[in-house]
Amino acid sequence: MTEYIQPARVRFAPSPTGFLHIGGARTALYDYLLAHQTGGAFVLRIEDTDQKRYQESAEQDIKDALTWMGIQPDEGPDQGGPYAPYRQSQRIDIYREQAERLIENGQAYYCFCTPERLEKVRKEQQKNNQTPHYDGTCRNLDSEESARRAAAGEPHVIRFKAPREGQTTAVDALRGEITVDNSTLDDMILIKSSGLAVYHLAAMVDDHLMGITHVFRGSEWLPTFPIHVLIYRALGWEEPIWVHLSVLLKPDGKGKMSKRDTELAREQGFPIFMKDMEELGYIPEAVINWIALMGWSYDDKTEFFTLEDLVEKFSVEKLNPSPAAINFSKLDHFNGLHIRQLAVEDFASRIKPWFEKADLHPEDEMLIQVAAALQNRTPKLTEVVDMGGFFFRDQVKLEVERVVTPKMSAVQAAEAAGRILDLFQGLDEINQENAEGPLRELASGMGLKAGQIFGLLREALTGQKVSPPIFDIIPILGRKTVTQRLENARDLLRIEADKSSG
RNA sequence: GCCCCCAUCGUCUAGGGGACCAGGACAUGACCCUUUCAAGGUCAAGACCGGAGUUCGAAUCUCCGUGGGGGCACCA
Repeated sequence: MTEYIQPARVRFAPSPTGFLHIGGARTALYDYLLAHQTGGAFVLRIEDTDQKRYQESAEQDIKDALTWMGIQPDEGPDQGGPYAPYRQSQRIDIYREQAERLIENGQAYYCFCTPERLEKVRKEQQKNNQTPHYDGTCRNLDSEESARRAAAGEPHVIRFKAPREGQTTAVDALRGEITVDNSTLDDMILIKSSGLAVYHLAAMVDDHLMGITHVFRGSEWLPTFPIHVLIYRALGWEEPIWVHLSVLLKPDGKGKMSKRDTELAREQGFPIFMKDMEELGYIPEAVINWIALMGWSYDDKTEFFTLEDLVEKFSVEKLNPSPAAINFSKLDHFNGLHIRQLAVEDFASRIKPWFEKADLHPEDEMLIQVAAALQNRTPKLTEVVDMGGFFFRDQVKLEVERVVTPKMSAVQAAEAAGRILDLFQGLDEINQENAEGPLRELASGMGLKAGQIFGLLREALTGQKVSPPIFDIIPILGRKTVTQRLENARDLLRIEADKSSG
């Protein structure tokens, strides 16, 4: 655990443009971990300054996802807090004020260039193999004149006056110093002609005003990192600790997840959006463990972590700056691990909805027993109905072709079913202790292998080829059901036997 | 085209000059356990991108190359 002198105030600042995906969830997780580890605050801030890309449902999806993961913000649009409002669209005046401060200091300026002209300039630069940059037309306009034009209502944006000479050094917690030549910097737009601020200004202003101590963000911000540092400095503020997280790559490691890949993954049953996790049978404990380990590690052997473990053990220093390919099979592994770790009652309550969705309605007492039988063979919740649905169905149907094989005729199978029935009826209690031996004897007596008898029994009781162990199943089903299913199986096999002999 | 970042098994990673003929996990293969499927156990295979330096000594430091990724909007 890292020693932080001050409680960290960390913010998760998504823009509501779509569903929360793995990458965003991971950033939020790290935010939460550091905040909780230091007794600080986890702040949710909605960065909705882009009216074009805004999606009404997105904010709710993000909140739902955080709730599902069990990482609730301490401050945010819903919980409020000392720095409200937490939605950037409600903080327009604040950005404007800061931008004007920058203009007064000569660190920003009004720009009256039209988007059309800008586009033309950009095309031209690209044609000449130059880096597209603002050409500086309005950079040196007379300030009083500019102010007058702006005040008169002439359409304008506000641009940052980036230095043209020298170098700028910014410090990232994972990469150390990053130095760029100022000549490569652009005069970024701070305030759009609509009056709304752009990320470059809004995020900096909010981070400072909200007392943010650590900024976790994606590495796609690295190229504009020096600009952000310059804006902080121009405003006269002390910088937070910057932490640029590595990007998440496609499973094959070639490129980051695109929209197309996302759809493809979804088709193949791979979850990219947090909203899909539950539906695909993953539990939050596993997802959190899995996500935490993409870009962070604890030591050379420990990999199983609960949220509490992570709060205790997380540290910025152990974050890995290199890009990581998403490994879905590891998610499955963690899911199984965490499922097995659950208390049976807990597991039972989580699988209940799945049975109900399949129109199966287990009673709680029986559900617990079923849960116990299913728990260590359930990699994903989606599979519990396939594996354990037979417990709750009125009847099951033995698959004749799986029982009657070249090695066991229908006649033999029918006879075996009858004998198992007889055997069970002679037993006070059908359990492994007093039934397994006789069953094996029965098999050898008929010239069959034990596996054939157990296979037949399994088919008769479950209608499935695979199931939990037979002697785990029998007490749950109860003698009556066991007898019935066995009788049905025997009858079915007799019909089959008649067919083949006739 | 320009700028920035990254670089250990197929994948996620440990490693921060000698403890490394490089450790763990997933996936893969084999075996054990076994009434099926899992789980579990054992074992196997599998990597320091290349080249120069620095150093008595480099996976670890520096530089160059290469490869990969990201960015270059009145989007975040």
